[in-house]
Amino acid sequence: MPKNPPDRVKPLDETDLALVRLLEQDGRMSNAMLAREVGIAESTCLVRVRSLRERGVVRGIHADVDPVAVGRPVEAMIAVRFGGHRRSHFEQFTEEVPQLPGVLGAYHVSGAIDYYVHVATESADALRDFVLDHLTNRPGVLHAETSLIFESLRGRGTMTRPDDEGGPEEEREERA
Amino acid sequence: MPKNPPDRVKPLDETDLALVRLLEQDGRMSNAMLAREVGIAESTCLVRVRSLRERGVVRGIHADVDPVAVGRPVEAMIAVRFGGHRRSHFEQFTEEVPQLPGVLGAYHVSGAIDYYVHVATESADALRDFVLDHLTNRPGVLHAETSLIFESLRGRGTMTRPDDEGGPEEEREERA
DNA sequence: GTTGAAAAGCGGTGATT
DNA sequence: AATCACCGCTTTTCAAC
Repeated sequence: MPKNPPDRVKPLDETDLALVRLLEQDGRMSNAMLAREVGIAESTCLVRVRSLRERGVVRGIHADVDPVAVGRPVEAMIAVRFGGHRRSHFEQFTEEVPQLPGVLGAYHVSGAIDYYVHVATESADALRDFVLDHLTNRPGVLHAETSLIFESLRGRGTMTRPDDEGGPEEEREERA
Repeated sequence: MPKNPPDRVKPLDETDLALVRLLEQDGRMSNAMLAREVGIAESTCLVRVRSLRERGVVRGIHADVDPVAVGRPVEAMIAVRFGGHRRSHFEQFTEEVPQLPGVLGAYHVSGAIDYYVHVATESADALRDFVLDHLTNRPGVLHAETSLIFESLRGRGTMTRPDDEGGPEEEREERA
C-alpha cells in the first residue's frame, strides 16, 4: 500500500489536479499525452504521476467491467445492521468483506445502517448464499436487507472541470 | 458509447476473462505485459482488448481517486425514495444525477428505497446543498436519507482468480 | 522541481502461415 | 488466431539546471 495515512493533506497544485482529472476520465491515457494536455515535459509528468500514486491521491487504476458480460448478472446493494457495535466486529468486517468474490464496494456509514455492501453475483441463488454465508452469518451482524440493482450508473467522479458544462448531447468516450 | 445493448451475452473464453481480470486489477498494464501474462501474441492481445472495450465488457478504465486528497472529504450514501413512481421521473434522475459534480455512483434499486446515490463533497454544507438542490428538490422525489460514509472500501471487483486465496498478509499493489 | 536528449521498449499495421 | 518485420511513438533514465 502506498504511504498516505499522514500526508494525504498535502495540497495539490493545478497541474496535479489536471492530471488526476485526466486519469479519472481515461486511466489509460499515455504519459506523453498527459504531458501535452497539462503543458509540462514528459519526464516531469512521469514524476508527478508516480508521486500521485505514491501519495495515495490516485489509489489505483482499474477497468470498469460490465458484470453481466462476465457472468455476474445479479447486482445488489445490501444494507447491513450490527448489534452490539463491538469494534472488533467492524474491523473484521472491514478487512474481510471487500475480499469476497463479487464485492464491488463496501461502505461503513453513520445512521441506522452500519454498512452498505455492493455486490455482483452469478444468480439470485448465489446472492442469497452470499448474504447468508458471508453477511448474516457473521459475528456482530444483526440484519441484512438486500435491494436488487436494476441499473448501476457511474458518476463523473471526484473531479469536474471548472468549465465543464454545456455539452448536453455530447458523447464522451475514452479513446474510441 | 460502445455497442453492447444486444450482444453483451457473448460468452468470453478463458483468455478474455484473464485479460479482463488483469485490467480490473491494473488498468495501466501494458499490452506487452498482458500478452505475456495470458500467453498470446501481442498483436492478438491488442485485438482482443480492443474487442473487449468495443463490446462493452470493459466499459472504461478510470483512476480511483482519494476524495480527501482532491478537496472532497465528505462522502455520503443517500437513499432516495420516490412518490408516484412515474417513469419520466426515473428517466430524468437516471440521466441527470450521475452528471452532477462529486457523484461517484447512482444505483436504481428494488424495495423501499428507489435510488442510492454515492457522492463526495467539499464539506458538510456542500453535502446539505447537494441533497436539497439536486435530490429533494426534484420532480418525483419524496424523501432523501443521507448516511455519512466513515470508510469507503473497494472490493476486488467482478473477477476472482479461481486459485486466488492463501496470501493473507501479502501486499498487492499495482506497479509499485 | 524541472528539463531536453538519448536509449530502450512498446503500440499498431500489414503480410504470411 | 498466431507470427514476424517494421516504423513511429512512448516510456524511462540521466546529467544538468
